[in-house]
Amino acid sequence: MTGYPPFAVTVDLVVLTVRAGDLSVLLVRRGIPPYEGCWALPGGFVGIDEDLPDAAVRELTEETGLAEPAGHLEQLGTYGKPHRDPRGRVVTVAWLALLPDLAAPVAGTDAASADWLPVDRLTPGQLAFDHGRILADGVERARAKLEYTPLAATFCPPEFTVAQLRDVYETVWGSHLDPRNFHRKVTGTPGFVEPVGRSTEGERGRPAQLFRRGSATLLHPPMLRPAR
Amino acid sequence: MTGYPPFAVTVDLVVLTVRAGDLSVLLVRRGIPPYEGCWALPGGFVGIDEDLPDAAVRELTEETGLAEPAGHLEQLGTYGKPHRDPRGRVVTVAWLALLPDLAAPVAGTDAASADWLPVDRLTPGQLAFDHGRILADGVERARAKLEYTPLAATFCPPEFTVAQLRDVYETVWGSHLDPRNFHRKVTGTPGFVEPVGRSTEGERGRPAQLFRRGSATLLHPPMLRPAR
DNA sequence: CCCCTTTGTCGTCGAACTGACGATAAACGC
DNA sequence: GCGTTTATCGTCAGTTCGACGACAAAGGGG
Repeated sequence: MTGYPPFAVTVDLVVLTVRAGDLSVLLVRRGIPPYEGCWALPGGFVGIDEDLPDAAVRELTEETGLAEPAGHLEQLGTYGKPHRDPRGRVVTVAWLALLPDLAAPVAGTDAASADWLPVDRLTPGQLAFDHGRILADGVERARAKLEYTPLAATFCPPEFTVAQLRDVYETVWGSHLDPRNFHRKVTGTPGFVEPVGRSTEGERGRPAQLFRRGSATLLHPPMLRPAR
Repeated sequence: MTGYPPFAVTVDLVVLTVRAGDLSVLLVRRGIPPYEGCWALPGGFVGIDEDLPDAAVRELTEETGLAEPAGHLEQLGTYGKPHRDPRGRVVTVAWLALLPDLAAPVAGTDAASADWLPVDRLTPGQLAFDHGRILADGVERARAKLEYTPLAATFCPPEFTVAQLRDVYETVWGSHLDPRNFHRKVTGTPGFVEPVGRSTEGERGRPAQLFRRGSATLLHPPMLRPAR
């Protein structure tokens, strides 16, 4: 082993949620150099005896104060350009997390503040390191995954209406979907959602049926984004 | 930087091709411990000043004796379970490569032999380290990508017939496709393939039109695998 | 209490695509 | 010429999709 180049390995998290009509990402403001004062993805070093998924879960719970079970977490990709971090050779394994909004008291742990920022209002290069590219890759992955998986429901609370789910799609994709066709598609795709049996009360308009996530892991056929 | 746990970082390659009716993977027989004598994915350590994609390309050319331009290379995922390598803490970034068969004189560089093995005839656990899982992930990724990208053509020579392309699909997916519907689909999807203008000669049966890869990067609509 | 607004849900229609399969075209060997 | 082989074109019914009409079920204001 000795004699081989030593690397530092980190995990970085692209944590996405839908809130207030925006697809938003959890960012922390760096309290120390490099990039002091800049926004960055939450993350940290991997322990020498720690598995990569464990490190991602640990950072996620540390940064959001949430237990895992809610939401979705998957590996996004690994970034390791030689001088991406001025402190030395750091390779980072990026993860994508999708969470419902109910989340996120966002405790600033190590003297750094954290907040949700709408992804559309971030300019490339505004983030520390190569986090702008990582974020862009994560957002694109999320947009694509809504097409062929039921993951949109992970942005919703445990029980939700078809309209709430549609709102997730419209917010993430930034396009308008026909409510009637969307309703047909969602309720007609086996395993996408399951009816709870109850309805909303006290909202505007006609009460809506409540649903829970279904058991399907893939959407057949997929829900395609409207033509550009 | 100092004070953070030191890791070794490697790249490992899942190099796939279609030959003799089998989806096959390029494997090397290890000449040194650990797992001496076992089959393993080709790969090696990343240089301290080397970018990750560069390391993958370097290993690919070293291992196949081919220049890059032919074929497709993409990052597959990163594997870093604490004791996946008995020599120490090694994190590996796995890459997926798809190549035409015309390739691969397969020079055994460092006292290790290399060969193409059909992926179906490998039992899980037969490979060194966690390479069985990495290979399984790579094969599944390749199978999925044939659905919604024109990447099947990277398994073919620069000019190919519709039947050759269909053979790739049938071999990778292990299922039978209707020649007439396949022909309609391939020639009817914009950007999938482009006619060269010439035809095959001297083969059995009616000569077939020759095609080249099209400019499309995504298939709309996708070519779906037959229902299981 | 009736109308109007809001929102959810069901139906209808034509276009596009798919799967199954018949039919024809163009080469070869005998 | 004739059968064999493979490529390519057509047909037809079933499924799905986008656009949109219609109705259902709540609340609010007069």
